[in-house]
Amino acid sequence: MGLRELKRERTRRLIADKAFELFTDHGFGRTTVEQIAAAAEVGPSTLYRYFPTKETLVLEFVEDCLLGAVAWFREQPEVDLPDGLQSVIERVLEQLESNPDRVRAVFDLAAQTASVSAHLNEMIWRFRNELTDELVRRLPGDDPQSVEFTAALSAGIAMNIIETVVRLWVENPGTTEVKPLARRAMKLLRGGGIPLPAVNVSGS
Amino acid sequence: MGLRELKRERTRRLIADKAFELFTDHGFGRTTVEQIAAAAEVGPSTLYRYFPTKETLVLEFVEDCLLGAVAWFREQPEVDLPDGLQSVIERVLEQLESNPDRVRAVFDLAAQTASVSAHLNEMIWRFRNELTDELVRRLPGDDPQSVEFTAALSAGIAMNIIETVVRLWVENPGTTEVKPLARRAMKLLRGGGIPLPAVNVSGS
DNA sequence: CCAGATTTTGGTAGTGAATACCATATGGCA
DNA sequence: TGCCATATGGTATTCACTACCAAAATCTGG
Repeated sequence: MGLRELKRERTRRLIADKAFELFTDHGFGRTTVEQIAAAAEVGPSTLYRYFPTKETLVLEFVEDCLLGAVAWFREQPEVDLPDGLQSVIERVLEQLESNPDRVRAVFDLAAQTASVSAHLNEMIWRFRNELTDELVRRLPGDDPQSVEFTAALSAGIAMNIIETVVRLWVENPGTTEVKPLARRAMKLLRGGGIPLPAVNVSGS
Repeated sequence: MGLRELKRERTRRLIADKAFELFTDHGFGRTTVEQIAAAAEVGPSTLYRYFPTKETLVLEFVEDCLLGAVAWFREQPEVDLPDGLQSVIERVLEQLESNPDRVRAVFDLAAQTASVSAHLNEMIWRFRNELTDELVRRLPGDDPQSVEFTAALSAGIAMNIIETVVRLWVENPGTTEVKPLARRAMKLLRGGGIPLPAVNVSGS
C-alpha cells in the first residue's frame, strides 16, 4: 500500500471522527457540512468526495457490519444453510456489540433525525437484498419463484432478528448480551412462540 | 363539511395527481417542486403546506394502507391475536392490490431513487412500531421485556410477509394473487420451511 | 347582505445540501 | 529532478426546504 492510500484512510477517518464529534455535541441538523469540513481542515469538495451524503458520515460503520457479514457468507460455500444463517446473524451482532457507543449514537441520531433513519433503513434493505441473492444460490428447490420467495422471507427474518435484538440491547444498557438474545429469538421462531395464524387455511 | 375543507381536498388531490403524472413521465429526480406547483397551478408554498417533502407526494398512498390497517386493528379489541395479525396483513395486501399501478409506480420510483426508498422504509418502520405497541397490549406474559421482544419480532415478521409478498406480486404481474401468497408465507413460517438454525443451543 | 375574524394562499428572501467544473497541490515513479 | 496521475480547494449553480408577510378567500354573527 502506497503512501497515498494511507493518507486517504487517514483523512477519511479524520473527517468521520470530527463529524461524529460535532453531531453528538450539537446534533445532526445543527451541524453543517462546512463546519465539519472546517473542523477536519479540508475543503467541502474533499468531504463530498469521501462521503457522498451527510448521512454516510454516521452510518458507514453499520454498513460495514452488515455488508461485511454477507460478503463473508458469500465466501464460505461449504457452510450449510441453517448454520450459515446463524453465523451471519451472530457475526453482525458481534461487530455491533464491539462498538456500543457508536451503535448508540446511530440509534439516537436515527431517532431524532428522519434522514438518518431513512438512510439506515435503506442500508438494511440492501443487506436483505444481498443476503436474499446468496440464499437463492444455496437453497434447494425446483421452482425458482418458490426459492426466491423462501429466500426473501428468510433474509427478512434474519434482519428482523438483528434489528429486534440490537434494539433491545441498546434500550437496556449493560444488562443484556446480544448472543443469548439472538438465540432466544430463534428459539421463539422455531418453537411457535410467535402468534402467527395457524395453518388452517389451504394455501396454494 | 364546509366549502373550505372540500377545496382543500380538491387541491390536495390535484397536486398529488399532477406530481404522479410528472414523476412517471420524466422521473422523480428530473422533476422539480416548482414544476409540480406550476402544473397544479398553485404556489410552491401551498404545495409544501400540503406535502412536507417531495417524497410524500408519492408515498402517501402506501402510508394510508399501512397505518390504516394498524388503526383498524387497534379498534378491534375483541379479535384474538393470531386472527387479528392475519387480518392486518391481509387488509394491507388487499388495499395495495386494489391499486396495482400506484404500487408499481412506487416500486419503480423506490428502485431508482434513493430518497424515495429511504422514505418508504421509514414508513415501514413506523408501521412496525405502531403494530408492536398494539401487540404488547394484547400479548399475555409476565415479563414486560419478554413481551416487548415477542411483539417486536411478530410485528417484524408481519411486515416481512407483506414486503415479500408485495414484491413477488409486483415482479410477476398478473400471474399471482396476494392472498394465497400471504398464506403460503405463513405456512412456510409455521411449517419450518425457513432454514433457521435448529434450537440445539441453550438460549437463556 | 355586510363587516370582522379566521384561514388559506402566493411571494420573497434565505439556508444548506449536493453537483459540476477547473486550476492547483502533492505524491508516485522513471 | 522532472513527468504523470491523483487529490485538493474554490467557485458557481441547482434545488429542496423554511420563515415570514401581505393579500385573497372563506366562514360567522348581525
